Amino acid sequence: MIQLNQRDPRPIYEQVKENFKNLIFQGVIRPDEKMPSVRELAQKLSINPNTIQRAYRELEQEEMIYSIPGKGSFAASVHMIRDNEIRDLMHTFTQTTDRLLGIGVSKEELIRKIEERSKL
Amino acid sequence: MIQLNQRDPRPIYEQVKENFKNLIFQGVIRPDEKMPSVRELAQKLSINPNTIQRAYRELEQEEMIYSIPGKGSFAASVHMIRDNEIRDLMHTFTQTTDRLLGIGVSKEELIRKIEERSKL
DNA sequence: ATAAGTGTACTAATAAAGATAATACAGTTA
DNA sequence: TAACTGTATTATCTTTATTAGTACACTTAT
Repeated sequence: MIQLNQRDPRPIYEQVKENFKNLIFQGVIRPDEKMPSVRELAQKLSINPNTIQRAYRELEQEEMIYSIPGKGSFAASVHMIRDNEIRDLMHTFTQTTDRLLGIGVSKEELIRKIEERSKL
Repeated sequence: MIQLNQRDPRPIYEQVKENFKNLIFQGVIRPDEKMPSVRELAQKLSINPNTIQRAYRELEQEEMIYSIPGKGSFAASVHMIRDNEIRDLMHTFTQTTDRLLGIGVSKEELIRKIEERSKL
């Protein structure tokens, strides 16, 4: 299910994270489906359970999964994931907009840019 | 001119960078005015010239200053600095816009958000 | 009740990256 | 040509990041 690449310079927990992100986005792991337990997966990959736990913790912070102590970790719904992504993008959007407006760029110019990009 | 804070946890070159950014923004160092040489300033602050050089290199990458080998380093014009800031902000603006449009957010909603922010 | 499963928190050891220093090179100016 | 200037390269040291070890707390099924 999960595959680690020895030559990949990225830390193990990052590779684990990416693996699961792909599996969830592709629908291989369905919403609310149980993920492998930290110990089970750690043993399978011959690494420390704590490394898996870190991957899971960060995936939970990014709201890709949710964990229940004693029960397990489960994939979030794709709708939830999409909503979170939009929320984050909207946040940087407003932030960037504020700074641009503050520095003197007109709202008309920003709107023009949006019109331009939606035609691509 | 430059003041280092022993208690500041940030690296020295970061403190040097911030110091000069403030001086340039406040107009204490005028456009095209010569900055202290790497060795001169290093001696004054009792640190290695290479540390100053790193600060200058990064300031140059951010186009806050420009350096000429053999001659010295000089402050960029405030107009140039402002233009660069706008260019960078515009870049993240279009990037964020593209991703939002790609994920299904309508251009109308983005325009509405801009109208909203310009009323603050 | 208890055993075997689950996630989590804390600390320590190790690996990787970052910051600074030392030195040498190359261009400019007087 | 001597005294400046910025820059590149390498090495040392410090800090941070990553992983491992261990213990705790909760859930479920026996």
